[in-house]
Amino acid sequence: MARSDTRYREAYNQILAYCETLPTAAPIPSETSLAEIAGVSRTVIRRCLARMEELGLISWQGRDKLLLRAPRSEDRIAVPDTPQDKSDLEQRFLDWVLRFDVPANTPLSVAELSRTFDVAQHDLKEFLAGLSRFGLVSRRPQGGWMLLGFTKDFAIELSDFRCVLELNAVTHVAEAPVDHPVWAALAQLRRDHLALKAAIDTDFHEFSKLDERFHLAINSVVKNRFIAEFQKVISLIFHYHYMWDKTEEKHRNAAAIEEHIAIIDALEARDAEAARVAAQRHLRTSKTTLLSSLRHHDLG
Amino acid sequence: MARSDTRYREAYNQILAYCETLPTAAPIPSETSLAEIAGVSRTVIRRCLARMEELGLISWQGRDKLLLRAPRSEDRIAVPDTPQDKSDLEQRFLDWVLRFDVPANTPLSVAELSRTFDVAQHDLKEFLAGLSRFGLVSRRPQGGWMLLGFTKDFAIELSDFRCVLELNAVTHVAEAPVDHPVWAALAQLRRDHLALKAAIDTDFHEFSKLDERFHLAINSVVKNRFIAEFQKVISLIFHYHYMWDKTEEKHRNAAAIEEHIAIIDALEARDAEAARVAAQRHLRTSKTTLLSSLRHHDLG
DNA sequence: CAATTGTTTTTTATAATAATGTACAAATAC
DNA sequence: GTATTTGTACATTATTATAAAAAACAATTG
Repeated sequence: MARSDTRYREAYNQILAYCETLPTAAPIPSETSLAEIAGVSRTVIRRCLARMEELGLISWQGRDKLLLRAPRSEDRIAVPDTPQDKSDLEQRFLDWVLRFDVPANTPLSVAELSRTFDVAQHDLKEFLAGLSRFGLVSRRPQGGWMLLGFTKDFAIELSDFRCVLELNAVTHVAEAPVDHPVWAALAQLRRDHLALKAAIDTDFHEFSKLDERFHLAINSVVKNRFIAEFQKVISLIFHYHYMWDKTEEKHRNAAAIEEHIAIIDALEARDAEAARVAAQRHLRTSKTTLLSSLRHHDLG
Repeated sequence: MARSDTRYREAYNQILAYCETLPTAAPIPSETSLAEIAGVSRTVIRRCLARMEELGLISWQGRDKLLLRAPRSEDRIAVPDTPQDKSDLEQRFLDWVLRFDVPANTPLSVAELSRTFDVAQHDLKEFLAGLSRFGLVSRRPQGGWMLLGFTKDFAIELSDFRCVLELNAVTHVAEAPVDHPVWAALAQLRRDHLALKAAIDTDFHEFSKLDERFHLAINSVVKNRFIAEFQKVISLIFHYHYMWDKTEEKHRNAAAIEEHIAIIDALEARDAEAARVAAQRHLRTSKTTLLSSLRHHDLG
C-alpha cells in the first residue's frame, strides 16, 4: 500500500546500461550526474549504487566509486509489468464510447474501465475529471461518474462550436502568407480530392481519411493551445461518426468532396468571405450528418 | 485507511429530523423510501435503522418499523468537520495564482495546496487534471504538477481565443429576436455606462464590475456548454488582471466605456458587421492591456 | 568555494480497505 | 400472481496509511 518502485528498477537498468559503455575499473560519475542521466532523483541513484555495490559490481566509498567488472545481463533487475500507456487513453476511451454506442447518461464504473483499458484507477479518475471539463462526463451525486454525451443537444452544441473554430481557421488560412506550408498542403489535397472524385464509385470509403487530413490542414494554421485541445476531441468524434454512419455514404462523400473543393477554390483566390460561406455550407452538412447518425442509433 | 462514514452520519441526522415530523408510534416508511429521502443507498439506511433500534428509538423487525419515542437532540450523531466546499475551488485557485503573482513554470505541491485550500489531496489532483485541459497546468516528468500560465504566449493565445468566442457571441446578439432579454440588458448597460462616464473622475474603479456585466450579457446569448465552460475561466483571468493593473486605470476605463458604447450602438442598429468591427477594436485593446500587465509583473 | 556526499524532511503515488452502492433472490402483503 | 419490501451477496468507491521518490539542507571534500 505504497507507491511502486518501478522508477528505481528502470533507473537501475538504465545506469547498468550506462556502465556498460565505461571501461572496467573506470570511475563512476557523481550521484548528481547519474541522476541527470536516468532522469530521477539522487535518492533513487543511491539505491541503485547500493545494490550495485552489494552485487560486487562497483566499489563505493564516499565519492570514490569504481566499476569493478562489466555488467552482465543477469545483473539486470526485473521491471514489473508496466500498465498500458495512458497517453492514448483519450483515443481509446472515445473509441470505446462510440464503437459500442454507449448511450447518454450511462454510469461509468472506474473499476471496470480500469480493467478494460489497463490503466490505474486514479489515472482514470484524473482522465475523467479532465473530460468533465468538456461536459462529456460528470460526477454523480451518489459517487462515481456518468457519461453525458451524446445527446442531440450535445451534438448540436459540439457542431456549433466546431463551426466557430473552423470558420476562424478558414479566415486565418485566407490571410496566410504565400510561403506558408498550408498552400502546398491544399494544392495536394485538391489533387487527392479530384483523384478520389474520379474513382468515387469504388473508393468512396477512402474519403474519411481525406476528410480528416483536410480539416487538419485548415486548423493547423491556427496556433492556439485552447483551440488545439478542443479540435482533438471534436475531430475524433466527427471522424468516428462519419465512419460508422453508412447511410448513403457514397452520395454523401461525393457531395463533401465538392464542398471541400469549393473551400479550396475560395481560399486559393484569397477570398476570405467566399471561403467562410463555403465552409459554413460544408459545416452545416456535417452537422446534419452527425445529427442523423445519432437519430439512427436512437432508433436502432 | 478507508473511506469516511460522513455519508452515514449525515443521513442518520437527516432521517432523525424526518422522524421528528412523525407522530409517536407511527410506522416508518420502507427502506427504499428512506433512501430516497436521504439521497443515499439502502445500505446506509439499514445502518441508520440499526443504530436507531439500538438506541431504543424504534422497534425494527422485518418490515415492521415503529417509532417508539420522539427523537431528542442528544440522539443526533456527530458529523466530522467537513472540509471546505470544493465547488469554488477554481475561483479560489485562480485568485491565489493571480493575487500572489505565481510565476509561470512554478512547481505546484499538491500537499501544500491541499492544506491552503482545505481540500483533500485527490480532489485537488482531479481539479488540476481538469485545468491541464486548459493548458494552465501540466504534469511534471518527475511527478507532481506545474503551473504553466501566464506567459506571454499564454496571454496571446487566451486573448485570441476569447476574441473568437466573443465575436461569435456578438454576431449572435445582432441576430437575436426583439423580445430577447439581451436587449433590455444592453439598454440598462448603456445607461450605466453613461452614468459612469459622467462620474469617471471619481468612480473609475467601478468599471471592473461593469465590464464583467457587459461581457456576461453578450456571451449569455450563446447557449453552448463548451463555450460557457471556457468563458468562466477567461473572464476570471481578465477580470483579475484588470483589477490589479493600476497603470493609467482611469484613462483606460474611460476609453473602454466608449468602446462598449460603440458596440451597443452597432448592436442596437442590428448592424452585425459594424458590431464585429467595434468588438474587435475593444478586444484588441483588452489584449494589449493584458500583455502590458504581464510585462509589468515580469519587470517588478 | 564549488562540487559532491550525507542526512533529514517533505511530497507523491499507490495498494489496501471500510464504507457505500448495486443486483438479485427470498419473503411478504395485497 | 404480482408489486413491494427486505435479506444477502457482491462490486465499486472514497479515503487513508505508507513506502518510494523528491527536495531541502548540512557536512564534507578536493
